[in-house]
Amino acid sequence: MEHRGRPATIYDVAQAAGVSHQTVSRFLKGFAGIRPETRGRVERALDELGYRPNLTARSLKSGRSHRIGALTHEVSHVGPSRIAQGASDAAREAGYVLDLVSLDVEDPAAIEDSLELMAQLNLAGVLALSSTDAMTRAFEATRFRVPVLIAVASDEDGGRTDPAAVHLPGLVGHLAELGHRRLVHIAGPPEWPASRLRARAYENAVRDLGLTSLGVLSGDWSARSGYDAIMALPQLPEATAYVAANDQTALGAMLALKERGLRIPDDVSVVGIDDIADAAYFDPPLTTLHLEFEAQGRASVLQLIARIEGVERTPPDLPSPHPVVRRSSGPAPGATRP
Amino acid sequence: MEHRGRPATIYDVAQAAGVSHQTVSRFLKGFAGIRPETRGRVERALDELGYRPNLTARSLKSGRSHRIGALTHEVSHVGPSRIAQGASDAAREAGYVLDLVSLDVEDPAAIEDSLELMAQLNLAGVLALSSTDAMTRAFEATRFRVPVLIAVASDEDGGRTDPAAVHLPGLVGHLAELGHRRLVHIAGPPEWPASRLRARAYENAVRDLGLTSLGVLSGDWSARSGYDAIMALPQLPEATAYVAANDQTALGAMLALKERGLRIPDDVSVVGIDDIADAAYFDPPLTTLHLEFEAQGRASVLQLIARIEGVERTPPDLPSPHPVVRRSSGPAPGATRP
DNA sequence: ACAGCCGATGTTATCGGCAACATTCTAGTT
DNA sequence: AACTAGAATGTTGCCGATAACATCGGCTGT
Repeated sequence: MEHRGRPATIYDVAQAAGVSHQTVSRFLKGFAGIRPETRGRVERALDELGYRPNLTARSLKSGRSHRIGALTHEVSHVGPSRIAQGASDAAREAGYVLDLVSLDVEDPAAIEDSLELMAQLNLAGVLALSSTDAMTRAFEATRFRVPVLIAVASDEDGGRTDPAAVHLPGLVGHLAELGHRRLVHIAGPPEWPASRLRARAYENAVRDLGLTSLGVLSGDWSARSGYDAIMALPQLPEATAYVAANDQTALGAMLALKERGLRIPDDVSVVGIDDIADAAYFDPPLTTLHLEFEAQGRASVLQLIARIEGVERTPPDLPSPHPVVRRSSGPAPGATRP
Repeated sequence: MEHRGRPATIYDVAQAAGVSHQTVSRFLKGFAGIRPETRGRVERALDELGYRPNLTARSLKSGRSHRIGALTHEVSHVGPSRIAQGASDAAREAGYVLDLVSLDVEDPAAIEDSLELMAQLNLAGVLALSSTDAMTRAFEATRFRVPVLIAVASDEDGGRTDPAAVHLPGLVGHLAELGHRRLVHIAGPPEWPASRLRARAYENAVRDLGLTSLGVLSGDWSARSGYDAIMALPQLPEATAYVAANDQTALGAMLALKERGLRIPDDVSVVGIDDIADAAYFDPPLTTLHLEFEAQGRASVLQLIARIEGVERTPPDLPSPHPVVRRSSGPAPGATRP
């Protein structure tokens, strides 16, 4: 029933149906008190003209759109991108759209631009998909007049809400059970709260389990940084297990350890966090903490939408992260209990 | 100079400056014919009230927004996500925003929803970030009234515009130089044009170089599929080199080949396509075709914006993909020329 | 000194939908 | 048959910006 020319408006429909535009508007809103005969005419005209509501006009009047601003640093990182996927799916299902605004954290002018842009978009809410300190600061400095949600953990709450941090002890516990006593952590970049939380959770777990941490190396989530962290060591520590901040760092670390003559898991165990799809095909397949990024993205959007629409709802239960044991972890060399 | 309450409009500014709203509008558009004194007053009022244009109102009137719909199947795939990153950056720099609409290709009703949603968003243009046949079909069936661009290659043009397909011969040539004569391709899913293009480019390259293809296995871009493709073979072919449709498939294939007792690259070479960041840290580091996804995303957006704004501009030159030789490829066993 | 022009600015209508208020119609009551 | 409540529908104005058209005032030419 398509027609050419500009899209049909409620006025066009009203004219075609021989009613007032308001009747059409009422029909569209599902108002009950319309006579069946009128209703039929409107319905027919609507279909005839292939009417599509103009969301722009609607949000001009209502002052609120159905768009959620998604602020992101690096969508191409695995975590953020999968969170974005989940967020986008959930948004669409709820009739919202994600406005993806990338933010170059390095350039203050660019940050300014991005936030400026967001402020003008008449968004229903704002979601931060990844989070560095610079981003959080810029974020907080801008006075958005709409609900704002940071989809990933901040360290203000001590990591209570960060799934990875909460469940990291389980992974360290797995290593302890294998007889590992001396561990090393390869952390993410210090300016990411998520990375600080993981590092802190690692240290707490080590302490609580009576193990020893031989140090925390620093990385930046990338495989390269894991590789470099190991290669930069003048000599390898006496650690029997490495806990990497994420799977990619673990990948790089494993390559470096192998190049330095160690066998995995015979001489040293390596574990990661995230359980990215590739981790099961690393050599050796990586023991890691399985996280549900998509679910996290979905949950964030749902919670944000709830807040937008004024419904205070409790955040849905997320599936619990759990260690996935593969071949990169094995009994500590010379451990009493194999 | 922020004020509380609702955002200031040009009317508020006009009142504060003691001029008409139109003068403010002219000022904002950079109209020259305004007396310096008036100009100053407007400028001051603008600043005073912290005025931000309401993009919604603007696009209601102009019938065109500064938003580009980005339709995507799986943002969490590496390729699409990096294309999205580049697209988003370029869009922001040009003052546009990317509206990310995810599309679940499996569910026709969901496709319908997504496209319906897009049609109502009053977009300036539409960009498809990834492309399966189902998506292309759905896409073409919808009559968008705005410029539409598919950011990735379709096979209609025989792959002329697909960077990977165009430069795959270089990669195959590298294998030929190493003395490989019998190759196998592990393809992507047949319903992706990109995957068909790569497969066809592989076959053409093999033929043109006088080599032999011992078959094309099928995968789905994932490491798992590369692993399974090799493991499912009753017996390994006599191939000395495998060309995977992407790096992740190569990762899985390498693990499977190693598990079946082959050494890489001594017994068999494996190459991938994409050069994802992790590829340099696979074991062995992967020889692959380096692609510039971000640049591709940027270029697509720029081209789309040019079309939106009526400027016919030639697509910018993309950096050429080139083979990156690492340790997963080596001389063919028993080759005359080492 | 006055018509004529042009530069600077103001006024009004418009985009498409929604909401408040206004009007007409229908059906039930007396 | 007149009257009225409430249902059904119509009219007007508004959201914030832009565009078309209108007006005001001063300068120029004769």
